[in-house]
This record gives sequence, C-alpha cells and structure tokens, in this order.
Amino acid sequence: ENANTLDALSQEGLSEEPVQQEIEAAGSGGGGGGGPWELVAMGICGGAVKPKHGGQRKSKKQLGVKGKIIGSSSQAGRGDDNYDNDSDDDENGGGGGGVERQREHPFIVTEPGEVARGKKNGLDYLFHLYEQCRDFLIQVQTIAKERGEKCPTKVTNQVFRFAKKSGASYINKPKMRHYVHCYAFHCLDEEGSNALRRGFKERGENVGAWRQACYKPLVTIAARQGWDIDAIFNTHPCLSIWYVPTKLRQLCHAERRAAAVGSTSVGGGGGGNLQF
Amino acid sequence: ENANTLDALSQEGLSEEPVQQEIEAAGSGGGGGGGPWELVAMGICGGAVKPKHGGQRKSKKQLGVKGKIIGSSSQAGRGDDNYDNDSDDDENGGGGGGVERQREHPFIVTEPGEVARGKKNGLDYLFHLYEQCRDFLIQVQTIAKERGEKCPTKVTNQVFRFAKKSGASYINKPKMRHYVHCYAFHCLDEEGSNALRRGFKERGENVGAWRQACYKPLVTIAARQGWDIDAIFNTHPCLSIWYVPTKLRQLCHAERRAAAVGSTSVGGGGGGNLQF
DNA sequence: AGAAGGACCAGTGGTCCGTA
DNA sequence: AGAAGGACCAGTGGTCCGTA
Repeated sequence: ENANTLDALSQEGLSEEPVQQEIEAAGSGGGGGGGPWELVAMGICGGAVKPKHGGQRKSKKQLGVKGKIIGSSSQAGRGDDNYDNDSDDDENGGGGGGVERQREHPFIVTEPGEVARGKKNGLDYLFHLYEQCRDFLIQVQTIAKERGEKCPTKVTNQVFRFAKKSGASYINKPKMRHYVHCYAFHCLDEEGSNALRRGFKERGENVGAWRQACYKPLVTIAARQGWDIDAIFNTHPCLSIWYVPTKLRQLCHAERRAAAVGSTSVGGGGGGNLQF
Repeated sequence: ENANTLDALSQEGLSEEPVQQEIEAAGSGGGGGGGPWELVAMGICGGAVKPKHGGQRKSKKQLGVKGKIIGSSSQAGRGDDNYDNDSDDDENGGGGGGVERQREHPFIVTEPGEVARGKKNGLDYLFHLYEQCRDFLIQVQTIAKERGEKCPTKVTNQVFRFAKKSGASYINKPKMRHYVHCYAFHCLDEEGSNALRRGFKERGENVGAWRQACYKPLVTIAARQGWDIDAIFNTHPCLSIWYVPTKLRQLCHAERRAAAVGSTSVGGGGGGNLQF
C-alpha cells in the first residue's frame, strides 16, 4: 500500500501508480473476455513492434486524486446509465495516506521496438494506447447494440469515460487527441514513420519536435490523394474511428490553396519528401 | 406592411407571414444559384407528388419576435464564422408595429397530391420540408469543403441555423425531428405511406394519430432487414442525413426482443402488416 | 383538445492553461 | 524548459412545456 516501493516497477506507464484493479467492467457483453488491454487488436495497425507490457500495468494502490476508486465495490451490477458497474462513491476510500497525484511518464522519441528506459514512455507504447482505445470503442459499440442504443462510430467522450471506468486511467482525451496525427502517420506509412523516429532519436530531438514533424509527411500523403484528409482517415480501418485533428485539416487546406496557385513546399522547411 | 391583407394568400406555409426576404445567404459558393427552395432536390425521394408552392413562400413583413431581421443589411460580406452574411443586429428593424408572433399552419392529414384548404398545411408540404433541409445541408457541406472545415453528414444545428439565416424561418429542429419517422416511412414505402394517409384521412384522424401510426410499419420493415434501423437509414440517400429518432430505435429494439422470445405482434394493436 | 417551436439542459468536441 | 491532463467552454442533440 505504500507508493515508493513501486517506483522500480513502473518502467512504463503511470508515473507512480497505473491502474486500480483488474476491472470487471466492460458492461457484461463486452468484447470477448479477459482484461481490456490483453485483447487489444494488436498488430492490425502497425504490425511488427509489439508493446512488451505483459501485464505490468496492474499495481494495487489508489490515486487519491478524486476519490472515485473503481472496482472493489462492484456488485456485478448493470442496468445503470453508462456502462459502468461500480457504486461510484467513497471519497478517498482505502489505504494510502498522502499519495501524490500521479501522471504518466512523459514520452520520448524511441525507435521502433525500443523500450524507453527510466521514467519515460516510448512511442510504441503511445501507439499501443490508440489500439486500446479502439478496443474500448468496440466494447462500447457491442454494449450499445445489445441495448438498442445509439452506437458511436468514433472515439467519443463516452469511450474515454468507459476506458477510465475500466481502469485504464492512463487514457485521456487531451493526450490522445494531441498525438492523433502521429498515429495517423504511423498507420499510413509505417516505413516513413519509422524513419522519422530514427532520425529524430538520433538527433536527440524531444517529443514535441517529433510530433510537429509528423504533420508534413501527412500533408504530402494528402496531396497525393486529392487533399481529402477526411477520406484518408475514413478509409483506413484504424484511423476511421478518430476525428481528424483541426490543425492537420487546416494544414492540408492551406497547402491545397498554395498548390493551386502554382508553387509547392509547405512553408519554410526542407524538401518535399522528408529527408531529415 | 400590414399583416391582415396576407391571410388570403397564406394557404400554405406560415400562419400569417412566411419568410423575410429572398435571401442572399448561402455563403457565396452555395449550391448552384437561385433561392434555396427552388433548387430543392425535389423528386428524388417520394417522386410523384410535387409540392405546388411555386414561389408562394415570399411575403414581405417581419416577425418582430426576436429582432434579427435577415437580409436588407447584407454587405455581400463573408468571412465571418458561420456561413451567415448579414450584420446580425438591428433589434426590430423596419415597419410593422404590433405584429403578432407567427407560426406555421398546423398540419392535417392529406392524401398524396391533395392541397390543404384553410389555414392548414398538408403532408406533401411536410415532406417537402425534409427535401429543403437536405438542400440546405448540401449547401453547408459545399461551403465547409471550400473552406476546409469539418463537413457535417447530418442535418445538424448548424444546418437549421443556416436555413433560418437563409430565410427559411419555417424550418426548425423540433418540428423536423418530430416527423422524421413519418418521412422515413414515406421514403421507404411510398405505397404503404400513401395508403396510410388515405386511411387516416378517410377516418378523419388528426395528425398526431397519423404520426403515431407511422411507427408500426417502420418496425415491420426493420424486422425484415434484421432489425438494423440504423443501417436502413444510412442506406437510403434521403434518410441517411437524418438521425434515427429515439422512439423508433426503442420500438425496434423492444420488438426485436419480443420476437426473439417467440411471439410476434408489436404490442396491443392489430395484425402484422398494417390493415387499418 | 391538438399542435408548433422557443428555449432549456445534459453531455460533446475541442483544447487551454494551471500543474508537476 | 517540456509535457501530461483536469477542467473549462461554446456550441450539440434532444425534447419539454409554456404558448397560441
């Protein structure tokens, strides 16, 4: 029940404490059994690299941030509103006294297959989170269909809420939206994405710089496909569940205009085809 | 500028006063020129009957309900947020002193092709409104694509707002949502829909009764198609832009459950196949 | 009474900015 | 400084209920 003993274990995932319990969520008619992260549709998008967290993400302490401890009070209940199954109260329930607020380790630029060392998370892990979200969406869809309710086609607030209730507290909307275009690049051109990662790692760039650099190759891909970034997303099975990021949409639009005038080249940067 | 003189004209449409001006809205890159209602995609869904309002819907008074008079102050302006082009202020602008709050005439059950007499609107007119909404959506989509913005696939609040700004003040969300399933029945089984209308007219039923009666045949249609009411809507070009009404979804779900148990028949009513 | 629609409300998409 | 994410906010889907 003490926080400090866990530091050594948290090589990947939450900064100090990851999840709560092993969850019995997933409504009941969930995807197919087992905890959510083990049945993530690994290997569908971005094959090769496997995320190497066997079941690491399952310590036993609580965050003490917002009360709201999941699990442990489940009554196998169902029938409440939003696919949850815990009783939802008990403010700061069990043990830990002054447990600090926890965050995920920050991301660093890693090459494909590389495990981040120290209190860092690698990019394979980042992409793995997108696959987990996809799995949570599928579960939400399954439950919705069972109940004859509206069925989301995208990763919505409802899905994020479900993920959280399922114990995946390390998944949150701002983070996932922040890196969507990076994941898109990974899905649409794994070779190119891998090359970019290697280049940025080699040059010791930080995650922010890598993230920024993911825009340009996507715009180039869009250019080849008639600038229709929505169609590109909707066409790809792993991307179709994500909203097109505003900034990516704007970049594509701006570049289309520029291209229509006559010139090419996105703005200030280098050549056309990513060569860092 | 006086209200009363117009009563004789308003056989169809707004109770006393319909639209404002002839609009110069539609952003600029709109659908194809001319006022919105003249280029409505008439005849795509529900062919036969044509709505017989040549250009009737265009008187000259203002509602005086909310200020917000459209037109007359347009600067051919563009570039503001939401596809409007008027300056948006002037509280209760021009003439009419104590103009009463106006509403559309209530609907009555009419047979296909029948014009409602008196201060009433017929069902062909109702269905015509759905086609106008479709046209407004197409215009909104065109503008959004031009600007590289998110492009709605359904009739959203934004579309209703656009319709209002375009002068179609007689279109509003509660009304359109209220009768969506009636329009769906009309689109999916025009024969059946026509038969229902004739039956209800003959028996002197009111619109509410007719509206209620539109649910059952739709559930029957859904039953034949594996109960997937969402697929039925999304598959049909005129329906795909409308959200599936909650109650219709619930009825389909309830009936699917009932059917799964063994029996058939929706609830209390008559036989399986509508035979009023 | 039957019906049209202004206006409200819970929960959404989007992302800023106080936090660590 | 660079980064994670709680929490806010404008505008949404949905429809009730004061209005005529």
